[in-house]
Parts: sequence; structure tokens; C-alpha cells
Amino acid sequence: MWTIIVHIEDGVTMEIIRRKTEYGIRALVHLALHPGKEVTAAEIAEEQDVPLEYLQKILQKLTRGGFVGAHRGAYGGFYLAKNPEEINLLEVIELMQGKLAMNKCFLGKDGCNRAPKCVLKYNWLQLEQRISGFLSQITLLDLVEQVREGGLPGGGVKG
Amino acid sequence: MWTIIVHIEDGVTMEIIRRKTEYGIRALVHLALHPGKEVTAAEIAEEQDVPLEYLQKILQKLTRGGFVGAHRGAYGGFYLAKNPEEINLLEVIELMQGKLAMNKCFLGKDGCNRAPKCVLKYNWLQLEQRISGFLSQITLLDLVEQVREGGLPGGGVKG
DNA sequence: CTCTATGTGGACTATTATAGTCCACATTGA
DNA sequence: TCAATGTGGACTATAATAGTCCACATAGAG
Repeated sequence: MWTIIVHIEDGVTMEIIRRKTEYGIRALVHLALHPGKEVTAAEIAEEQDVPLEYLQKILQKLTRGGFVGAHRGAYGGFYLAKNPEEINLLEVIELMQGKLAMNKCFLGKDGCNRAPKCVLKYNWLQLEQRISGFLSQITLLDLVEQVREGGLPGGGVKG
Repeated sequence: MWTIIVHIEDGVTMEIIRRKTEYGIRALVHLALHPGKEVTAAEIAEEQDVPLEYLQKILQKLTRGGFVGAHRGAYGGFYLAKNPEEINLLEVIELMQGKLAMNKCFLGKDGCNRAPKCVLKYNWLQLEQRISGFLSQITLLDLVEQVREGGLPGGGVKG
């Protein structure tokens, strides 16, 4: 009796936006689509295809981050604590994943012990600012509008 | 006798360019700075502050990827297999880390099982193209020139 | 006032990615 | 033929991500 292990070459991808962030954004979009209503974690989990227990952790983070408000007890739930146009993608990504950087060289002069002789960092820094700038221009309102329009391309995001 | 575990709140950062990629870029820059010479992994490791054994793996990947050539045996070493202006950052990053994407939604219509109702992806796609576009415009030559100029800011990268 | 549906917080596990190491072997120039 | 080199595969260690579990706090309805 043999056990054969086959290692399938996978098309690896390095994702900037992690699953937890995606889940968080789905939750925010869902809340924005139900203004003035308190929505339970269970409902969001169901509607947005997110594991409930994990979503609860994510909602807690969003609550502490000030993006959503929570109401405990029976008939409780979550609601947006800001207007959709006041929430941008960069804030959400950084709340969920930590500060977004190209690499350590930008964490200050001592982020990398080669810093004094590192000359690559100016390129990194420039790109980093572009990415952050772009992400911070996309608001929850933009996302929600695309949802309402049926998600067709062409809506466009400025920048 | 007590054991006290203190959990220090760390300033987390999510880095797009991983250490292996940074190491790979350092190696390429080093090779570009020594044209016409075969440089050993040991020398690069020493000069660029990279663990030798790990660097060897990275150089193997760069070799298979066609960016560097290798010469075995005594007096062997590595050399650039392309001109520095023919190597761009995006290629190197994707060789080392896999394809760079915002998230799974862009891996094709089945990348995410919500794809049919997912409307966020057009934003992602647009940003993804911007990042890739920018990274693909930065060549190894740009990096090397900045090294030669002493690494002062202001050199600038077009885009 | 109590029951029940909710959110909260912390600890816990599982899985995957990243980082790094080790060693036998192939190659090649002196 | 020896010594310095790269190659390839297996291996370990650490960290990040993803996900789960449970005791507890809270608040509305009856």
C-alpha cells in the first residue's frame, strides 16, 4: 500500500488586500445599504458569505476603529457610525491589516539596519504614496454606488 | 514564582515587498554594479547583508527566471543575464512572490465564489493596474543610477 | 425581574506563508 | 584530482492569517 503525494504547481498570487479586510469591506457595504437599521452579525454573515465567528471579530475591530456602532442585547446590531463618503478604503485596510507599506525601509531611518546605505527607498516611498493616495480617494460611497448601479464597469473611480 | 507575559502592542505593518524580494533586488543591484564580472553568492551575501543559504535559493529563482546567469565550479559565480534597463521591478516582484493582485476577485470569474454578485472588483482592478503599471516602469537601471548618484532623493522615477 | 437575543473579549486551534538551514551532489578550472 | 563553486530537495522555525470556542455583559420584551 502506497501513499502518493502529488505536489501540484499552483499559480501563486500575493494579495495586498487580505480576506479579513475584504470581509470588513463587505460588512461596511452591507451596512451602508441598510441605513437607519441595526443589522445583526448573523445577518451580515449570511448575506455576505462570511463565517459568523470570524465576522464578529472583524466587526469588533471596525467598532473600535469608529467605523461602525454597536448595540448590544436582544434586537441589537450594528450600524454605520460615519457617512459612507467619510470612510475611505485606505483607513479600512490599515485598520484591518496594519499600515500599508512597500517594505520596512520606510518605517523610519532604523526600519532596516542598512538604512544609511540604502538608496532604493526613494523609489519605494514614491510608490507607497501613490498607492495610499489612490486608496484614500476611494470611499465607501463609491463602492455602494457601484453596488446600486448593478456593479457594471465604467462607473470609474476618480484619481 | 510567577511568569508574567506582557503583550506589547506593536506598530504592525503590512508589507507589499517581502524580504525575499528585497534580497533579490539587492542581489540584482549588486550584479549590475559589477558588470562583466562573475560574483559569488558568498560575496553578495556579505556585501548586501543577506543570509548566504537563503540568498542561494533566491539566486536560483532569479536564474530560473532568466534574470541572472550562473557559472558553476571553482571561480564560478553569477552575472546579469539581461541589461539593467531590461529588468523591471514588477517582473522581479512577481517572480519572487507570485502575481501581485489586490485580491482574489481578479483571478478570473471564479476567483471568488461571490463573483457573479461582486461589484467591488472594478475598483480593485483599476488600482491593480496602476500599481503594476508603476512598478513595471521602474527598471534595475533606475535603481542602480540612484545608487551611483549616492542615493539622494530627487532623482525621481517617471510615471 | 427574568429570559433570551444579541455584542464583547480573550484564549485557543489550524493552516499557510515566509524565512532560514542543511546536506548530498553536479560542475569546472587550476 | 582537488577545491571552490552552484543546484536541488528536504527540512525546521517563525509569523501571519484564518477561523473557532466559550464565558460574560447588556438590553429589550414579556
